[in-house]
Amino acid sequence: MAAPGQAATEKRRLILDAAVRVFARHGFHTSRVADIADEAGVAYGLVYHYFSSKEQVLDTLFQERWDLMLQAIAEADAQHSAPRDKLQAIADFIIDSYRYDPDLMKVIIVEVTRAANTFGRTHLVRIREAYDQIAGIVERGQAASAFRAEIDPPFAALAFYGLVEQVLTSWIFETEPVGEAELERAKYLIVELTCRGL
Amino acid sequence: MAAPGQAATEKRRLILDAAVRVFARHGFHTSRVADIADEAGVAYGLVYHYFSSKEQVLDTLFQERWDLMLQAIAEADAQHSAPRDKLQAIADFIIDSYRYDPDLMKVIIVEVTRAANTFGRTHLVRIREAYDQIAGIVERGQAASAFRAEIDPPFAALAFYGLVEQVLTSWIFETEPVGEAELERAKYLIVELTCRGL
Amino acid sequence: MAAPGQAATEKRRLILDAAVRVFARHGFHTSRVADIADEAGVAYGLVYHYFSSKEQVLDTLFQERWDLMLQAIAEADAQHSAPRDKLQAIADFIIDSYRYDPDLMKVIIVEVTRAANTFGRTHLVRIREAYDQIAGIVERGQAASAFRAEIDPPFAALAFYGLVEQVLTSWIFETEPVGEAELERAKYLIVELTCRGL
Amino acid sequence: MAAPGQAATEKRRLILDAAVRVFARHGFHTSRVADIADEAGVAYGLVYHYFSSKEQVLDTLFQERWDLMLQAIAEADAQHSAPRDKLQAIADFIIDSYRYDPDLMKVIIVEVTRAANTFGRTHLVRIREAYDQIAGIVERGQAASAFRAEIDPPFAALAFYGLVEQVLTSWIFETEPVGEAELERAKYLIVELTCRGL
DNA sequence: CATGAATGAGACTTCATTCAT
DNA sequence: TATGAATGAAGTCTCATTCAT
Repeated sequence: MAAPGQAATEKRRLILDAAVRVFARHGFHTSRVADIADEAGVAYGLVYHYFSSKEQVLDTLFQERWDLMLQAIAEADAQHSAPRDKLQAIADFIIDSYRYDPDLMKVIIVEVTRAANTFGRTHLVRIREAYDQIAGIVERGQAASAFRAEIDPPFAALAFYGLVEQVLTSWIFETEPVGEAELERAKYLIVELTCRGL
Repeated sequence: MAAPGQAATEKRRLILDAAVRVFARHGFHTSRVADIADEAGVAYGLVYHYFSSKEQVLDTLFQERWDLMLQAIAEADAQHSAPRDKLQAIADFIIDSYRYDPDLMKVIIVEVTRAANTFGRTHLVRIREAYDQIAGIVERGQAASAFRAEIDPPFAALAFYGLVEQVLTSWIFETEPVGEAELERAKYLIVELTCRGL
Repeated sequence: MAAPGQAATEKRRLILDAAVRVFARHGFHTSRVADIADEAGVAYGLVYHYFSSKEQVLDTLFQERWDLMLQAIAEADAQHSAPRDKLQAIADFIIDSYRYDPDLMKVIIVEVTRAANTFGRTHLVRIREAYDQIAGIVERGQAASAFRAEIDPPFAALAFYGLVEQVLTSWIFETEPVGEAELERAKYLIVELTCRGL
Repeated sequence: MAAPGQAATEKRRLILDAAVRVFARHGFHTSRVADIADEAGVAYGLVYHYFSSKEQVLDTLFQERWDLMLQAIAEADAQHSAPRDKLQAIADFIIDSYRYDPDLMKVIIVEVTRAANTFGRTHLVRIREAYDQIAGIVERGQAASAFRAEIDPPFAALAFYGLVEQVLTSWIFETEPVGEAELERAKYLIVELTCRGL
């Protein structure tokens, strides 16, 4: 065997990637484990070799992606740039994530909210971390007079992330792929609207 | 029984109201028809007397509520008031809807408006009607120079409704009930942030 | 429907009786719920309408039968007869139970011991009740000098019931049905050997 | 490794001993091959290197033990001692077997000698050998007037072995370990009761 | 000998829906 | 209208066994 440890990981990856496509196509509840295995080209039981349940596959997808999200937000916040630029960096990251893998973002947005309701609430904690970080950016922006003090920072975070998610949701409902121009314009409008209003 | 015809209607209502609570608690897919019947205190089969399927129960709940929503938006738009006041009226209506029946709003948001693969797709046309109407308000606001022309009206609609929904979503996952003051402050902030930005 | 309440009970009974035959044939673990449903001539799901699991079907069979057993022992003990006659009545009852429904006795003996090990220990309590009652008979027999005091009553109960069960076990392993004469001779030998030894 | 051939045998033994503990804890059907491997601290596949199936592991355990049993009975029978002493030697051997390895005896009794549909059937011939040998002891005891002729020897064998097994069974389901005194008293009572009755 | 990833048939259980009363 | 027993398809998960290394 060339790389025993890696071979194992490969199949696991295959399953996760297949799950993204299947969940994006049918939704979590309507997807069967058999569909995932078929899509991945592996045996049924292998899904259960790597994951304890169908739910855990979704959990893993969310965690992997959300870790990157939190990392990106932290990175944006670490820059010595204007608060607005930080928000822009975050918006860019999320929009680019969608550009790179729309199926994955679809699953994260569509299924995780529902899952957070039905299953455990573990994800909520992680989601809140993102909100808090964004709220922190706004708060420090207010302290530096880059933003007015009128708006509560947690509310601002809600608004900002809510807008991004709503844009993605609208694309998700679209039947045709979203064009480059639209992606770029959205990046601009999200920040422009959030910062300056209608 | 004094009013048999009415009794029938009452049971139908009982079932719908029970369904709201059950769907809110467990989510649509995880809820069983038996749960609904139990919660309503009626016999199993009666659900199928009034509704052709479990899906149709949810469809009915959504339609009832969304009709009111569209009506409220149309009413707000019909007023001879400033565009910002129209948005305020809409925000007020939705927040008050949540105040009146949080479970129902939870179900509609979690199970329908964000369910890109299932119910969201089914009711897409009706959902878009709301967006279009809001976009119309913005567009005419821009024509009247109440809003600047920079922001695309459909995008503005997305942002406005997205913010409202995000606020509700944040409440939905709260463990404690939301206080009156918070409800009122949200009404103000939603419109203030949308119109004037950070 | 002539007797609605009874119809329901009838199917339940059908399932239990079918389960006896199926468990006797294949053993509990090797029997599938589908086999029981087929044997009973009912739909698959009906088994789960009346019982929460395959295990509960076995539990029910045991409880029904063991209740009769305890009743028979109590009845035998209530007689104003010699201790040996009481033991004889008990042996007669068990042997006749086997004569009447060998499959049921097979299931009780073969599967319940194993089940008591694997699953809960609820049955053990009931089983012990029988032992205690028998021990009581022996003890009072010793007090009345019908039996010698040398043997501990609980041990005597063990021996008596163990012998009966072993006789049944040997028949269970038999491929051909046991003859009437053998059944009757066993009744005699069980008590004769227990009371007077080799 | 100093002794590779021996290491192999060691692992085989490790697996068998682990299987005893696992089967005793969960029962044969509920035990998984993975459990055995884990308990033995060896790799999953190694179980299949030494045994062709899970069943064969149990078969091996039974055969090993039963050979010793038959040998012990034969040895007891070969002595120039009174029939009662022969029975005593057999009872002693079985009780001591339990003292030495209660788990193993539990597995053999619960999973084999009482499993009329599965392993009991498979090993019936070997099991009967033990019965026959004991019956032979009784028969010759009757010929020598050590025992009365009234009781059929095969029945006597049944009674004797049934009593021993029942005593073991009662211990098997005990939650606390059995004390030395109880073990010794059981040895005496088994033979005393079998030979002289209540 | 040893490992443990990979396979896939099989069984339990659930539950939406139907239907006889 | 109202009931709840009856149906059976569908899907999750398990786990004995195989096999490549």
